Amino acid sequence: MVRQTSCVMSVPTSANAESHVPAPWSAPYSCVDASAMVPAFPGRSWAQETQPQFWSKFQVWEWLQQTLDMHQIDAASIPFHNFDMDGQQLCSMSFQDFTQAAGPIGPLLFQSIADLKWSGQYGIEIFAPLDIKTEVNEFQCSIPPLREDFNTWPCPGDEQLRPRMSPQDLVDIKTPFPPPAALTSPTPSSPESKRLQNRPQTTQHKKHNPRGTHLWEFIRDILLHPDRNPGLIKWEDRAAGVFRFLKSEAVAQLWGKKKNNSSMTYEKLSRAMRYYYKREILERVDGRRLVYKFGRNAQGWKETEK
DNA sequence: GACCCCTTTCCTGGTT
DNA sequence: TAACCAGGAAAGGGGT
Repeated sequence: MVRQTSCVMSVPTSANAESHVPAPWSAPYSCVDASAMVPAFPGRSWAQETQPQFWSKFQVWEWLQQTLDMHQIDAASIPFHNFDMDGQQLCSMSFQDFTQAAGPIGPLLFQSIADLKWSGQYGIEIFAPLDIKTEVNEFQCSIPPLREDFNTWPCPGDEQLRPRMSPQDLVDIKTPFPPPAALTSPTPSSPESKRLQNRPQTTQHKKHNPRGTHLWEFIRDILLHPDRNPGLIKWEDRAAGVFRFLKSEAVAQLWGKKKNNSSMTYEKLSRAMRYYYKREILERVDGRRLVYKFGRNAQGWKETEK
Protein backbone atom coordinates (compact mmCIF):
# COMPACT_ATOMS: atom_id res chain seq x y z
CA MET A 1 0.00 0.00 0.00
CA VAL A 2 1.44 3.25 -1.08
CA ARG A 3 0.71 6.22 1.02
CA GLN A 4 1.39 9.51 -0.53
CA THR A 5 1.31 11.97 2.27
CA SER A 6 0.25 15.47 1.72
CA CYS A 7 2.64 17.83 3.32
CA VAL A 8 0.64 20.20 5.39
CA MET A 9 3.62 21.71 7.12
CA SER A 10 5.72 24.49 5.89
CA VAL A 11 8.86 23.21 7.48
CA PRO A 12 11.54 22.74 4.87
CA THR A 13 13.47 19.56 5.27
CA SER A 14 15.56 19.42 2.20
CA ALA A 15 19.21 18.81 2.65
CA ASN A 16 19.90 22.28 1.44
CA ALA A 17 17.61 23.92 3.86
CA GLU A 18 18.94 21.76 6.63
CA SER A 19 22.50 22.60 5.86
CA HIS A 20 21.83 26.26 6.39
CA VAL A 21 20.28 25.80 9.72
CA PRO A 22 22.58 25.12 12.60
CA ALA A 23 21.69 22.08 14.57
CA PRO A 24 19.45 23.08 17.38
CA TRP A 25 20.42 23.02 20.99
CA SER A 26 19.30 19.49 21.15
CA ALA A 27 18.41 16.95 18.60
CA PRO A 28 15.47 15.65 20.57
CA TYR A 29 14.08 19.12 20.70
CA SER A 30 15.13 20.01 17.27
CA CYS A 31 13.71 23.34 16.51
CA VAL A 32 11.11 23.93 13.98
CA ASP A 33 12.58 25.92 11.20
CA ALA A 34 10.68 28.85 12.41
CA SER A 35 11.97 31.08 9.72
CA ALA A 36 9.20 29.52 7.74
CA MET A 37 6.68 30.61 10.28
CA VAL A 38 8.27 33.84 11.31
CA PRO A 39 9.59 35.46 8.20
CA ALA A 40 11.56 38.12 9.94
CA PHE A 41 13.33 37.71 13.19
CA PRO A 42 15.94 39.86 14.80
CA GLY A 43 19.54 38.92 14.46
CA ARG A 44 21.76 38.49 17.44
CA SER A 45 25.39 38.94 18.02
CA TRP A 46 27.10 35.62 18.21
CA ALA A 47 30.53 36.97 18.83
CA GLN A 48 30.35 36.32 22.54
CA GLU A 49 28.27 33.19 22.42
CA THR A 50 30.89 31.34 20.44
CA GLN A 51 32.97 31.34 23.59
CA PRO A 52 31.67 29.09 26.31
CA GLN A 53 33.03 31.29 29.07
CA PHE A 54 30.31 33.78 28.16
CA TRP A 55 27.52 31.27 28.22
CA SER A 56 24.57 31.58 30.52
CA LYS A 57 23.34 28.65 32.57
CA PHE A 58 20.78 28.11 29.89
CA GLN A 59 23.42 27.86 27.24
CA VAL A 60 25.49 25.49 29.35
CA TRP A 61 22.50 23.19 29.47
CA GLU A 62 21.97 23.59 25.78
CA TRP A 63 25.50 22.48 25.15
CA LEU A 64 25.16 19.59 27.57
CA GLN A 65 21.96 18.39 25.99
CA GLN A 66 23.40 18.76 22.51
CA THR A 67 26.47 16.76 23.39
CA LEU A 68 24.46 13.99 25.00
CA ASP A 69 22.12 13.80 22.08
CA MET A 70 24.94 13.72 19.62
CA HIS A 71 26.34 10.68 21.31
CA GLN A 72 22.91 9.18 21.92
CA ILE A 73 23.32 9.26 25.63
CA ASP A 74 20.12 9.30 27.61
CA ALA A 75 19.77 12.75 29.13
CA ALA A 76 18.03 11.24 32.11
CA SER A 77 21.22 9.47 32.99
CA ILE A 78 23.10 12.67 33.54
CA PRO A 79 22.83 14.63 36.77
CA PHE A 80 22.00 17.93 35.16
CA HIS A 81 22.09 19.66 38.51
CA ASN A 82 25.83 19.10 38.52
CA PHE A 83 25.96 21.53 35.64
CA ASP A 84 23.85 24.23 37.18
CA MET A 85 26.43 26.87 36.40
CA ASP A 86 27.26 29.50 33.85
CA GLY A 87 29.91 29.27 31.19
CA GLN A 88 32.61 30.84 33.26
CA GLN A 89 32.21 28.25 35.99
CA LEU A 90 32.01 25.53 33.42
CA CYS A 91 35.26 26.61 31.83
CA SER A 92 36.99 26.62 35.18
CA MET A 93 36.20 22.95 35.75
CA SER A 94 39.09 20.56 35.60
CA PHE A 95 39.18 17.21 33.89
CA GLN A 96 38.57 15.60 37.26
CA ASP A 97 35.64 17.92 37.91
CA PHE A 98 33.99 16.77 34.71
CA THR A 99 34.59 13.16 35.57
CA GLN A 100 33.08 13.65 38.99
CA ALA A 101 30.12 15.58 37.65
CA ALA A 102 29.29 13.41 34.67
CA GLY A 103 30.90 10.07 35.38
CA PRO A 104 32.09 8.07 32.37
CA ILE A 105 31.25 10.76 29.87
CA GLY A 106 33.08 13.42 31.83
CA PRO A 107 36.09 13.13 29.51
CA LEU A 108 33.86 13.58 26.51
CA LEU A 109 32.30 16.72 27.94
CA PHE A 110 35.67 18.02 28.98
CA GLN A 111 37.05 17.49 25.52
CA SER A 112 34.05 19.14 23.98
CA ILE A 113 34.25 22.25 26.10
CA ALA A 114 38.02 22.42 25.66
CA ASP A 115 37.53 22.40 21.92
CA LEU A 116 34.94 25.12 22.12
CA LYS A 117 37.17 27.24 24.33
CA TRP A 118 40.00 26.76 21.94
CA SER A 119 37.83 27.51 18.93
CA GLY A 120 36.47 30.67 20.48
CA GLN A 121 39.89 31.84 21.54
CA TYR A 122 41.30 31.42 18.09
CA GLY A 123 38.27 32.80 16.38
CA ILE A 124 37.26 29.71 14.48
CA GLU A 125 33.83 30.10 13.02
CA ILE A 126 32.01 27.11 14.33
CA PHE A 127 28.73 28.82 15.00
CA ALA A 128 26.59 29.85 12.13
CA PRO A 129 25.33 33.38 12.63
CA LEU A 130 21.72 32.46 12.62
CA ASP A 131 19.06 32.81 15.15
CA ILE A 132 15.76 31.07 14.98
CA LYS A 133 12.58 31.97 16.66
CA THR A 134 9.72 29.56 16.74
CA GLU A 135 6.11 30.41 16.99
CA VAL A 136 6.66 29.61 20.59
CA ASN A 137 8.12 32.80 21.79
CA GLU A 138 11.57 32.15 23.10
CA PHE A 139 12.30 28.73 21.74
CA GLN A 140 15.63 29.46 20.27
CA CYS A 141 18.12 27.28 18.60
CA SER A 142 21.63 28.29 19.27
CA ILE A 143 24.02 25.46 19.63
CA PRO A 144 25.42 23.99 16.46
CA PRO A 145 26.72 20.48 16.20
CA LEU A 146 29.88 19.83 18.03
CA ARG A 147 32.56 18.31 15.95
CA GLU A 148 32.54 14.55 15.95
CA ASP A 149 36.20 14.40 15.21
CA PHE A 150 37.21 16.38 18.22
CA ASN A 151 39.81 13.90 19.18
CA THR A 152 41.62 14.09 15.93
CA TRP A 153 42.06 17.81 15.77
CA PRO A 154 45.42 19.35 16.34
CA CYS A 155 45.73 20.50 19.86
CA PRO A 156 47.71 23.67 20.05
CA GLY A 157 49.00 24.92 23.33
CA ASP A 158 47.19 24.05 26.47
CA GLU A 159 47.69 20.31 26.73
CA GLN A 160 46.76 20.41 30.36
CA LEU A 161 43.37 21.66 29.36
CA ARG A 162 43.10 19.29 26.46
CA PRO A 163 44.35 15.88 27.51
CA ARG A 164 44.07 13.43 24.70
CA MET A 165 41.60 10.70 25.29
CA SER A 166 42.96 7.26 25.04
CA PRO A 167 41.28 4.85 22.66
CA GLN A 168 39.85 3.18 25.72
CA ASP A 169 38.26 6.42 26.76
CA LEU A 170 36.47 6.58 23.49
CA VAL A 171 35.47 2.99 23.21
CA ASP A 172 31.81 2.74 22.58
CA ILE A 173 31.34 6.40 23.27
CA LYS A 174 27.99 6.19 21.53
CA THR A 175 26.83 3.48 23.83
CA PRO A 176 25.30 5.04 26.88
CA PHE A 177 26.76 4.00 30.15
CA PRO A 178 24.41 2.13 32.41
CA PRO A 179 22.03 4.60 33.97
CA PRO A 180 20.73 4.11 37.47
CA ALA A 181 18.51 1.11 37.74
CA ALA A 182 15.62 3.25 38.85
CA LEU A 183 15.68 4.99 35.51
CA THR A 184 15.73 1.92 33.36
CA SER A 185 13.98 -0.97 34.95
CA PRO A 186 10.31 -1.27 34.30
CA THR A 187 8.20 -2.60 37.07
CA PRO A 188 8.95 -6.32 37.26
CA SER A 189 5.38 -7.45 36.81
CA SER A 190 4.46 -4.94 34.17
CA PRO A 191 3.76 -5.88 30.56
CA GLU A 192 6.70 -3.78 29.51
CA SER A 193 9.10 -5.70 31.70
CA LYS A 194 7.64 -8.98 30.50
CA ARG A 195 8.13 -7.82 26.97
CA LEU A 196 11.72 -7.03 27.74
CA GLN A 197 12.21 -10.31 29.52
CA ASN A 198 11.04 -12.14 26.45
CA ARG A 199 13.62 -10.43 24.33
CA PRO A 200 16.89 -12.14 23.59
CA GLN A 201 19.54 -11.27 26.11
CA THR A 202 21.56 -9.51 23.47
CA THR A 203 18.87 -6.98 22.78
CA GLN A 204 18.08 -6.43 26.40
CA HIS A 205 21.45 -5.14 27.33
CA LYS A 206 23.47 -4.54 24.25
CA LYS A 207 22.11 -1.13 23.51
CA HIS A 208 19.98 1.00 25.69
CA ASN A 209 18.15 2.70 22.91
CA PRO A 210 19.42 1.83 19.47
CA ARG A 211 16.75 3.83 17.73
CA GLY A 212 17.45 7.01 19.53
CA THR A 213 15.02 8.98 21.58
CA HIS A 214 11.52 7.61 21.79
CA LEU A 215 8.56 9.89 21.59
CA TRP A 216 7.72 9.61 25.26
CA GLU A 217 11.31 10.36 26.17
CA PHE A 218 11.22 13.36 23.90
CA ILE A 219 8.11 14.58 25.69
CA ARG A 220 9.59 13.80 29.07
CA ASP A 221 12.76 15.70 28.33
CA ILE A 222 10.84 18.74 27.24
CA LEU A 223 8.98 18.62 30.52
CA LEU A 224 12.16 18.20 32.50
CA HIS A 225 13.62 21.36 31.02
CA PRO A 226 10.77 23.86 30.95
CA ASP A 227 13.18 26.76 30.65
CA ARG A 228 13.91 25.57 27.15
CA ASN A 229 10.40 25.17 25.91
CA PRO A 230 8.26 27.94 27.27
CA GLY A 231 4.71 27.32 26.33
CA LEU A 232 5.05 23.91 24.72
CA ILE A 233 4.06 21.41 27.38
CA LYS A 234 3.54 21.93 31.06
CA TRP A 235 3.04 19.84 34.13
CA GLU A 236 -0.50 19.70 35.43
CA ASP A 237 0.42 17.53 38.35
CA ARG A 238 4.15 17.11 38.64
CA ALA A 239 4.01 14.46 41.34
CA ALA A 240 1.46 12.36 39.50
CA GLY A 241 3.14 12.75 36.15
CA VAL A 242 0.22 14.53 34.56
CA PHE A 243 1.07 16.98 31.83
CA ARG A 244 -0.69 18.97 29.18
CA PHE A 245 0.19 20.05 25.69
CA LEU A 246 -0.07 23.78 25.34
CA LYS A 247 1.13 23.99 21.75
CA SER A 248 0.26 20.61 20.38
CA GLU A 249 1.12 21.37 16.78
CA ALA A 250 4.40 23.02 17.75
CA VAL A 251 5.40 19.94 19.71
CA ALA A 252 4.42 17.75 16.78
CA GLN A 253 6.54 19.84 14.46
CA LEU A 254 9.48 19.59 16.83
CA TRP A 255 9.04 15.84 16.89
CA GLY A 256 8.76 15.79 13.14
CA LYS A 257 11.86 17.88 12.82
CA LYS A 258 13.73 15.45 14.99
CA LYS A 259 12.53 12.54 12.89
CA ASN A 260 13.16 14.46 9.71
CA ASN A 261 9.49 14.25 8.94
CA SER A 262 8.01 17.54 7.87
CA SER A 263 4.52 16.12 7.68
CA MET A 264 4.23 15.26 11.35
CA THR A 265 1.08 16.56 12.96
CA TYR A 266 -0.38 16.42 16.41
CA GLU A 267 -2.91 13.95 15.07
CA LYS A 268 -0.17 11.49 14.24
CA LEU A 269 1.84 12.25 17.32
CA SER A 270 -1.17 11.66 19.51
CA ARG A 271 -1.76 8.30 17.84
CA ALA A 272 1.75 7.30 18.78
CA MET A 273 1.08 8.56 22.28
CA ARG A 274 -2.01 6.39 22.52
CA TYR A 275 -0.01 3.32 21.70
CA TYR A 276 1.84 3.94 24.94
CA TYR A 277 -1.32 3.22 26.90
CA LYS A 278 -1.06 -0.47 26.22
CA ARG A 279 2.54 -0.54 27.33
CA GLU A 280 1.71 1.49 30.40
CA ILE A 281 4.19 4.15 29.49
CA LEU A 282 1.27 6.54 29.50
CA GLU A 283 -2.06 6.37 31.26
CA ARG A 284 -5.33 7.73 30.02
CA VAL A 285 -6.64 10.92 31.51
CA ASP A 286 -10.30 10.78 30.72
CA GLY A 287 -12.25 13.82 29.78
CA ARG A 288 -9.36 16.18 29.46
CA ARG A 289 -8.05 17.30 26.13
CA LEU A 290 -4.34 17.35 25.46
CA VAL A 291 -3.67 15.88 28.88
CA TYR A 292 -1.58 12.75 29.39
CA LYS A 293 -0.08 11.02 32.35
CA PHE A 294 3.10 9.04 32.63
CA GLY A 295 2.51 5.43 33.46
CA ARG A 296 4.41 2.91 35.52
CA ASN A 297 6.77 2.09 32.66
CA ALA A 298 7.79 5.65 31.97
CA GLN A 299 11.06 6.24 33.72
CA GLY A 300 13.06 9.29 34.55
CA TRP A 301 10.32 11.86 34.96
CA LYS A 302 9.90 11.71 38.71
CA GLU A 303 11.67 14.29 40.77
CA THR A 304 12.90 11.56 43.05
CA GLU A 305 14.56 9.86 40.12
CA LYS A 306 16.70 12.82 39.24
C1' DG B 1 15.76 -12.25 4.63
C1' DA B 2 12.85 -12.86 8.65
C1' DC B 3 11.53 -10.91 12.61
C1' DC B 4 10.82 -7.44 16.16
C1' DC B 5 9.95 -2.93 17.70
C1' DC B 6 8.52 1.69 17.32
C1' DT B 7 6.47 4.60 15.07
C1' DT B 8 3.84 6.70 10.94
C1' DT B 9 -0.08 7.13 8.17
C1' DC B 10 -4.83 6.70 7.15
C1' DC B 11 -9.18 5.93 8.56
C1' DT B 12 -13.87 5.87 10.98
C1' DG B 13 -16.50 7.25 14.53
C1' DG B 14 -17.23 9.61 18.85
C1' DT B 15 -16.73 13.72 21.97
C1' DT B 16 -15.92 18.47 23.37
C1' DT C 1 -17.41 23.24 12.52
C1' DA C 2 -12.98 22.54 14.31
C1' DA C 3 -10.17 20.25 17.27
C1' DC C 4 -9.39 16.46 19.80
C1' DC C 5 -9.77 11.48 21.29
C1' DA C 6 -9.88 6.42 20.55
C1' DG C 7 -8.30 2.68 18.32
C1' DG C 8 -7.98 -0.62 14.09
C1' DA C 9 -5.17 -1.63 10.19
C1' DA C 10 -1.23 -1.61 7.55
C1' DA C 11 3.15 0.02 6.19
C1' DG C 12 7.90 2.13 6.92
C1' DG C 13 12.29 1.69 8.62
C1' DG C 14 16.05 0.53 11.69
C1' DG C 15 18.16 -3.02 14.46
C1' DT C 16 19.11 -7.93 15.44
